[in-house]
Amino acid sequence: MQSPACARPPRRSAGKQAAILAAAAELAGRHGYAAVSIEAVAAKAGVAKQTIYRWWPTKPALFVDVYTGLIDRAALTGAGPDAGTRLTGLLRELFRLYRTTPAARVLAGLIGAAAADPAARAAVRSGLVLGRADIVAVAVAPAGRGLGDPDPDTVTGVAVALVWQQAILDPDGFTDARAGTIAAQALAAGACPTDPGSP
Amino acid sequence: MQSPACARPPRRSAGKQAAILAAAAELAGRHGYAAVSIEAVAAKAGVAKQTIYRWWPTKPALFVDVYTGLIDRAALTGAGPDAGTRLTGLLRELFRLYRTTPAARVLAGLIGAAAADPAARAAVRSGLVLGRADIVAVAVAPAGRGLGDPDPDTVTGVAVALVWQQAILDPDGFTDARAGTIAAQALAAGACPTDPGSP
Amino acid sequence: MQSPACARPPRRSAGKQAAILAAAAELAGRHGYAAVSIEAVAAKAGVAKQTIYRWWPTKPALFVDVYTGLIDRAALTGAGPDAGTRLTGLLRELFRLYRTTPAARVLAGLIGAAAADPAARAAVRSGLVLGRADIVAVAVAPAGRGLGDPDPDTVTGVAVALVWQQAILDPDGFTDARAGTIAAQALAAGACPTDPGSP
Amino acid sequence: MQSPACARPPRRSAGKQAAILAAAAELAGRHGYAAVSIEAVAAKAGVAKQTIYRWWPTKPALFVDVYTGLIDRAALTGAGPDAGTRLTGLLRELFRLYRTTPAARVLAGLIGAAAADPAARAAVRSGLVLGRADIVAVAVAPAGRGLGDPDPDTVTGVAVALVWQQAILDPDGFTDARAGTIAAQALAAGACPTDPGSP
DNA sequence: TCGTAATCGAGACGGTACGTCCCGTCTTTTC
DNA sequence: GAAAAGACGGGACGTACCGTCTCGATTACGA
Repeated sequence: MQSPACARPPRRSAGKQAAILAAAAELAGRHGYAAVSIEAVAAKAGVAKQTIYRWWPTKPALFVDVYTGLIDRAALTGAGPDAGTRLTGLLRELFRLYRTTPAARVLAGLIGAAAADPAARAAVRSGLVLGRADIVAVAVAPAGRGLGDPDPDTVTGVAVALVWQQAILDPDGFTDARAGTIAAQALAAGACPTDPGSP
Repeated sequence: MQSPACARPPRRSAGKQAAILAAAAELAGRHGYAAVSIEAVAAKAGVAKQTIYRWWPTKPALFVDVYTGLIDRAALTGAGPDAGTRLTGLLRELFRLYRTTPAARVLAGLIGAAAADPAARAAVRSGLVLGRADIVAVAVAPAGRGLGDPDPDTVTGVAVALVWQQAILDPDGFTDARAGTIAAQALAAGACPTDPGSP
Repeated sequence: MQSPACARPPRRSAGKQAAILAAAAELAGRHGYAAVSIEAVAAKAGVAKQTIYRWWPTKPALFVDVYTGLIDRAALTGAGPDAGTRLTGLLRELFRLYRTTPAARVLAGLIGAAAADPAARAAVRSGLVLGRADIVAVAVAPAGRGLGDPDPDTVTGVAVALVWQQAILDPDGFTDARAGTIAAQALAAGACPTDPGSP
Repeated sequence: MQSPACARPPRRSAGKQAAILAAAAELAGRHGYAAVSIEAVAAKAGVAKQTIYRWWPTKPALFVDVYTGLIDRAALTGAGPDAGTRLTGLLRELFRLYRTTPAARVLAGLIGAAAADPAARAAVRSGLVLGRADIVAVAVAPAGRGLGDPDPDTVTGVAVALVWQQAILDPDGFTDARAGTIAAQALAAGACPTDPGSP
């Protein structure tokens, strides 16, 4: 998941990377993504600034790893009999992480960075959990797609858009109720054929 | 936006204000929101930096006015016989502005700033056209709401989220086709009752 | 004493000039010359900034008038039987004004301004009481000059230099003792013929 | 002056420091202390502004080092058989530096800054050559003090005051003749006992 | 076992932008 | 028609980070 760009495994990267990621996560949780400087992360991690830049080319790249580190370790399963239940469950698990970790603030910051910087845009595009459709898609359509089944891509797209907007406008509003609302709206959007006119 | 209802109106020079907004719009269109400094705007507008800071407290506040200036002057009507047609038309008109003006890049930058800075968040929240639900709502439900009519708030929320995501990830992708897709998905999301269970 | 530069007497200058000078003196006493802005003086005097600039071309020019206003109104007499007594008395009277009015801080500020700005230099040169030799000279040599009498110009020059240095380095150190010391040193310097070698 | 005795010496680049001081001296010589901005010094030295602020907290602190750099490197000896000759020689050497380097203008600027700003005051107090009595004192009383010998502190004080006044009022008037006059007056002032009464 | 080379801490550095302050001039409005 | 109110151009300030860079000191590996 990390992007060390080193061909050979780095000699002495043992706990440093973890310390850096932990320091970055903690500072982001406390002060917000934008208010965290690389220098502060380095100081808190007990590491030289250059050590961070050795492994991550930019600040957003570092925080993409922070984000995935916070999210990946939780198994987002989203079990349930039907797509609605599964998606709602998935979002609830995700939102619980957003409430208990700095992930939501990191996500918001990364979206902001993506808006500003094309390089960050690419990192966000490919690096964020909900940016990768697979997790949502698995939740939505594990059993093959019937005729009336929602389109997984549309569901994913709408859900991600709503989550992002939530992260930007109100990073503290990731409640269970919101999970249900987003799941319902995403599924509804996906259920409707893209070409308008049908029931 | 910036005109405090003082007893004596502020003597801000109308020409200067216009020059500042025009310069900001042009630079944002050319280099992107993030790459535009207040000093550059001042230089291009032929104005002292302090003159900008006198009227707008921060860069996002300035660009909220830039954005609304670019969008407001177009009458976004969205005429048509049914909600789908009207919303699609509205978005097409909006997207045409996004293609012909720097508005999309400004929007993306503002979203990014909102993610970073609470003050910008507030400005964005209240200042952006699509942040004000009324325009979309009017397009969606001008004739009162029937039983099967979509919920205007939901439609607005989903449409705005999708537009924002588009602006962040691909500010050049505001095509007519995308307008249709977003309209359809937003309407579908709004048509489905929020409490899950019904068809 | 003021330098209005208006040929005709200004129409409505009644108490405004006094208010301006009083405000400037008070602010200089409270915050020091450098920390006083013309805007602050105008605000405290209940006057528009332009009104100050109408009568005084620059900030130092204003404060030269402030200084002379504070000093002139006191009759610096320096009575006594001999030059030493007279000069000591004169300096004691002056130093009492320095202790009871903002004059010392204004003087220090003006010297600083003179060091920076040629225009201020000229104003200081001609405007300050001790810059004009007459007062000191009168104290030193009112009865004509005998053979061993001190040279008034030298006495004045040394005394002024020592007062200035005191104002710059320690504006609160204008004590009676210091007056005596300065008087003695100035007289001694003046008593000695300029060409070295004589007793 | 700026070299804290850390265990590991600060890695300040000797070349940068020299370039900064040289640029500051040159600009002060050309335009005068007050007209020199830190930005201009940085630009002329080919250095980032922050690099200056890293080592000198304020503009006066920088120019104290500029001044001492201009003066210190000259051995101000003031040799001669008697105090008068030595002091005159010392001042002539100093004044020659004032004529051939920007030191006089820097000195005048620093005095002005000291008048305005307590921090500058402290820097000037301890940093200037003639502010340190030792050089003058050595010139005046190297051979112990006889009964009629001038008081070194008084001589120093009067000489410094006269030099400062000269710097402020006429930085270009540091002639050999003026050196003789100042030396004579300072010695005469010092020769007279401070308590008045003696011949 | 010991060189050798990488890794790392420390932090200086060029650069860019920030937002503030005040000067002295100009413009508008009020009395 | 003078004054208040205050906008304005201009320019410097001192701060904050960015991402790059140069140092030695460590330290693990390969000879």
